[in-house]
Amino acid sequence: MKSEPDVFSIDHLKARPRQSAPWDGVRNFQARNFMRAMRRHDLAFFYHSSCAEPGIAGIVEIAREAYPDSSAWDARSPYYDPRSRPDKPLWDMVDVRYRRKVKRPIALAELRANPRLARMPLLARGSRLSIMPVTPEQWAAILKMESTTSRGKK
DNA sequence: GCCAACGTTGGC
DNA sequence: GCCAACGTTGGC
Repeated sequence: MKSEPDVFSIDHLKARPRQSAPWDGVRNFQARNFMRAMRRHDLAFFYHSSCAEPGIAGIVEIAREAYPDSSAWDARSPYYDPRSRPDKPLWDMVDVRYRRKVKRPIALAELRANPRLARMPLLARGSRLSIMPVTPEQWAAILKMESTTSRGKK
């Protein structure tokens, strides 16, 4: 799950009451559909995008499954979308709960260098998808990277 | 239903 | 700040 840390970072989430927050503002159908497929207690990587050091910053847990994103019908919200109405919601969000930060940030460049992750949509050319599935193999490969130094070869 | 124009994303 | 790549929109 991608977020711009200037707007909402893993530290923001950690500082929240109950360390949980709605993941609002998703305005892309593919990303929305992936959110709808999430189940309570699923884990997700929290990815920092559009920043000095893009990469994986932490791990969150899905605390509540998809429900209507009310920011879509709030005219003052930057995520306002008049096509969505309370009686006919178009966009959904999930609640995420802070689990932990990764032991060290795992930079995008490092993810790219790992052949096990070659098929991740994140790394596809020109990919802009903000929510995407991670296979168990990819999940394990990333956790392994966390425990290795970025300088060490394997 | 095509597809050009547009606005957005996001790495650099 | 630039700009490539993308998803969406809307005219036809």
